[in-house]
Amino acid sequence: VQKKKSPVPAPTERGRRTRQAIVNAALDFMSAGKNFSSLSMREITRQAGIVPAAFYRHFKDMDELGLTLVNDCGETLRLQLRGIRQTRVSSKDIIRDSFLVFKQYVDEHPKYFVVASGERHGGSPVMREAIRAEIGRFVEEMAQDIHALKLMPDLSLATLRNVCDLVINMMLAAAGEILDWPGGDKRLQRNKVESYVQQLRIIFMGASAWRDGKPESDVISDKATARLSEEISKIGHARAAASPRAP
Amino acid sequence: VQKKKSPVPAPTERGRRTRQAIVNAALDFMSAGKNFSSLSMREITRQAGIVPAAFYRHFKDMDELGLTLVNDCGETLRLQLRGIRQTRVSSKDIIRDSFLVFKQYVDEHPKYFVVASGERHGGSPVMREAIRAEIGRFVEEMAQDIHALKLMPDLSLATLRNVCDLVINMMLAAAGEILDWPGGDKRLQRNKVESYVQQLRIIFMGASAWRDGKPESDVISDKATARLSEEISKIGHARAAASPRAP
DNA sequence: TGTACATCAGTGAACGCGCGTTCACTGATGTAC
DNA sequence: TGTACATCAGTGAACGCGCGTTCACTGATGTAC
Repeated sequence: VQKKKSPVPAPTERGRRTRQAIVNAALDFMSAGKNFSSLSMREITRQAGIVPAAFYRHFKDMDELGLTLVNDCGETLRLQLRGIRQTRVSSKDIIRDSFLVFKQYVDEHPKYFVVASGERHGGSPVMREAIRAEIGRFVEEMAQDIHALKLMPDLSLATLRNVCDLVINMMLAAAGEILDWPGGDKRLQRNKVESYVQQLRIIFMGASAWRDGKPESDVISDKATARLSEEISKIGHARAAASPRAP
Repeated sequence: VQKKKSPVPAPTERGRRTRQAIVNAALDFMSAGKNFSSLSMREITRQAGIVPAAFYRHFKDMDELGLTLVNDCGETLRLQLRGIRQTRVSSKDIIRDSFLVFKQYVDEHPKYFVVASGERHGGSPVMREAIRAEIGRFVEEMAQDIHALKLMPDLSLATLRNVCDLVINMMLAAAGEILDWPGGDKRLQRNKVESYVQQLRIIFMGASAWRDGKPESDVISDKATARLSEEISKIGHARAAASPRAP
């Protein structure tokens, strides 16, 4: 298979290293808190130690670099996440331990998460779509793994996918937070970690309780609903009387 | 209360309108898919119909405009989200109806969501922190409402906050997706909506089943764990034999 | 192993452009009498 | 209600700067014999 697209994929050794230097320079800036779409090509080449014009030997433009970042990081991450799912399973507390392994991986390899968790809605439509596709692959792999291992045997694959979507969404949000904790208040961080673990537990508890095709009865009881209506009218009236500011 | 900060808050009528024109111009670009941090001050003033220098009559720099966007949109959204929570409670399917009201609101007022759902990890550290604080306020309000209405009376306030954090996180991710559906495949969109509703149901089912201080037994059964370990070792060996590429 | 040569990767100078910011200015707006 | 005046909001020209992109070039790298 031989690509013929604009900049060929750098066949020589020197070429490959420089290309990687460009990619790393971009990831470094992003790890330092910068947005990809606010990076300039000149500052990237400066950081990579090459002259601006050399950029074009490797990428048509910044968009192409952006897509490369998404694909590279995505591939690395998918492999690693799958690895995490297969670590420390001997424990009695799978959920907590999995999250801790995940956190450790985020701490050790912040680069790869910066794209997935930071640029999800930021970049160009093209980049956003690429990230969406990549996350879809994460979800599919995780669902397939859980399905194959019969961890939650009562769920259909469709439901399982949806649960995984929720989980991965939550984990990426968590990763985004974790990336912003360099040092800082350790006690507070530990509390946050426990919160995330609790969120995961709640999701998996809900998923375990789910039955596909069950009649649509509400989780929030009828009694609670009745109480709700009653309170609403009270509050509504109190509000209307107290503060008449309407939009 | 009289502020004395760099650009005074535009005391005259004309001033207020121009300031709002600047804010709207920024939101318009962001609604059209642009990242705040990739907007230039000149294109904003162009869109707002003023000369570049006039920008400084209202904002010290782009950072200050960014914070204004976060605060303005945050305040509007909190009011509206609280409103949504108090709508259509007579229904038997609160969760689904609430989500549909939410979706409708996103469709009708995309501007306000573009900041909260898009710029969460993108912008400058200052802006990111402001958004985090704003989302914290969302969470607190939602938790207080649910607590006051005794919708899930068994949960402690701390747990309730954490559930709300999960829910709001999920809803903002959903809003981000919805913003990218202009027209498009209606059937697919309906399916996505049902997926989000399912995610919400799963969260609330898990939350309902949660008992604070309960012993830490795993959701995933011991039987499943045993099967897991067994499968892992099988797959692990198969993998090692088949594809020897290690990182 | 050594040499000749084609291809590839990086150079440095140059360009036109839009950017943020400054300034003295002018006309509009709100107020005090 | 009318007029005088201070303040405020918007103007237009100018600046220096970093940007993306182009080009002909040169030295490095890999290969074919």
